[in-house]
Amino acid sequence: MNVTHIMHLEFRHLRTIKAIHEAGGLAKAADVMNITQSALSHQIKGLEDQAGVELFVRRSKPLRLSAAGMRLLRLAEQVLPQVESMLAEFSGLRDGRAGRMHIAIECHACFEWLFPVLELFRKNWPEVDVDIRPGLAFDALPALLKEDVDLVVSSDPEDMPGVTFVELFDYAPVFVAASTHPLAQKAYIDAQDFRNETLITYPVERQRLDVFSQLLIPAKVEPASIRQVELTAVILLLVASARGVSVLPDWVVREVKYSSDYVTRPLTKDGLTRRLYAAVRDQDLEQPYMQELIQFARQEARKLQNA
Amino acid sequence: MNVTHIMHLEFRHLRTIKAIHEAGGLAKAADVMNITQSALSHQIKGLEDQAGVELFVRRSKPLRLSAAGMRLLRLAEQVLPQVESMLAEFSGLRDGRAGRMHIAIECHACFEWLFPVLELFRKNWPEVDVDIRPGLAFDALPALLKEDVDLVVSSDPEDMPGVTFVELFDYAPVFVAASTHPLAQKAYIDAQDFRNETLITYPVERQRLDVFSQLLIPAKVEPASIRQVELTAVILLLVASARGVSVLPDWVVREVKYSSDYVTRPLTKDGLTRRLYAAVRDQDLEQPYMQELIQFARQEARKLQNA
DNA sequence: GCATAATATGAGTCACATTCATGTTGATGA
DNA sequence: TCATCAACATGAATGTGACTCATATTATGC
Repeated sequence: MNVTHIMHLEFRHLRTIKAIHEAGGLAKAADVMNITQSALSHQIKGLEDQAGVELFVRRSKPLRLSAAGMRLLRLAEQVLPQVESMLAEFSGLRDGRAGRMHIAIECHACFEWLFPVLELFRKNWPEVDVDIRPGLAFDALPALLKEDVDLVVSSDPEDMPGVTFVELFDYAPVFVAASTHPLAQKAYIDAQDFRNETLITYPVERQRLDVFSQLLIPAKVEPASIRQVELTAVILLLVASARGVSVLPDWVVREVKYSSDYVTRPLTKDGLTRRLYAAVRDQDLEQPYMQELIQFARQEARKLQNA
Repeated sequence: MNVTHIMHLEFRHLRTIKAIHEAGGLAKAADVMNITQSALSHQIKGLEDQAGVELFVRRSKPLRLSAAGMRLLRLAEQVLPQVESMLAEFSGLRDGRAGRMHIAIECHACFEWLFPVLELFRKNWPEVDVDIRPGLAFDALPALLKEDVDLVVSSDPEDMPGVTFVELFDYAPVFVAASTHPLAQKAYIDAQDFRNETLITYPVERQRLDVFSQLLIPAKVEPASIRQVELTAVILLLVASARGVSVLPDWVVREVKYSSDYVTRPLTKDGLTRRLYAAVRDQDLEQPYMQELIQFARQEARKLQNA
């Protein structure tokens, strides 16, 4: 008698146990499983030897499960559906119904248009696992290559093998100030105008803020002070209260454009224009759900521009 | 490219996925699993081919799980502990810690002493699955052979191969009547005394009631009427209210012996004596928990006798 | 780029699950 | 109680496929 009891259990055994129980006997189970009765007999014998417990009541002729056998059946009925469920998800992955859409956004204000897009997207693609991954704004593109994320919203396209930057839409970073602010009188705002102002920004590195990368850094201008705020709504509140000025994408302020509390002005005489991209692995770009997400994003942007 | 996608998933694959994830690479995982790196490489390649989805990110060198791979990992982390848990129970079955104790009782009044016994038993043997199976009083012994139950409480031992009848304790069926009942004056009760009485019994066949099998059937006496009642307490209540007489095991009435409402009398001049047995499969008789249950039953009986 | 560590590949071997043929055992009905 | 049949067990042969060994290929860090 073997005393190791290092049970060599396999899914085949679970299916066998289940079939024998449901078919009500070994011979019928063998028939259901398209296998010989002999194979099943050998199989369960081997299983019992390894388990070291009796799994079947052998004194009765349509073979029945013993107490231990019932325990094994319970395992089978827990485990097999879990496997089936995963297999179904894989099937979805293969034919493009399912997938993963973990998004990294480099631009803080993008939440404004991303949320409605994702809400729509999730309704159309319930089997796609949607998530927004914060905290990797800095190395979002490496994360894309390493498949930690599947889409990066960025305004600085790079030349990367295996990654495509798909144009989403253009926007203009605009100056925002309280209606009562002296600069509200100017037709447009220059870098120099920030020299004596308190600038309110998102709490991220300067390189990733349009106002710095496109205006202040090239002009080597430093604002009088900087205040960092997380939420767009709070930034607008502070601006309206004349606690400082800010620079935000036009779509953000367009929605509440005619509020009397603050005004917007173009940056530089001709205005700044920036372009937003979706960085995606080439392989994923062909996925139907990826195509549709990009469509949704462009539609949402158009809505905001026309608001 | 294979398009069948009839995935031949095995536990080995789940363990591999888990190990690669935890060890952080294929080579390290191979080391942990005491298997060659080549084997794992072949294994996951085969798995990916069959699954039809990429399970790993192959562009990075310590091999990492892809989105689909993470899904498989989730399955592994659900399923493997369930298997371990079952294996632990089997281990308990082998060394006698665990087991099943499904009890069939032929005798209705036995609940009285069985419940306290089982309460104690369950505390000492938490891994044994205890249950009382009603409704098979008639064919309890066949059920014992078929392993539907594991212990039958019976007072009629039979000679069955593979089954042992272990003595539990002796008891006396005694006559019970209201203190005011005329028969309460007699020193002992005969079969003939029942001729004009209403007999209260449990709702089971006559053969299985001591008063019939031991007294009335041999004497060919039929009571004036019979009333069937489920609960022992209710029987005593009815007897005390002079709605009829009954015959119960001595231990049942001994507890409340000195109640002024009813009295007990021996049956026949010398009194009847019956013996209760536990019918057990020979194989189970050696189990330590079975031995201890029998001990507990005898102790409890002794307590009741001396009450 | 070079060195190195990590993974992939191919051929060969061996274990083991299955099949086929047949033996053995419970169940069922006269 | 016996006969009969259906259900299960057993043994030898077979073929698949998982593993190892040896070696090629590919990422990564300096």
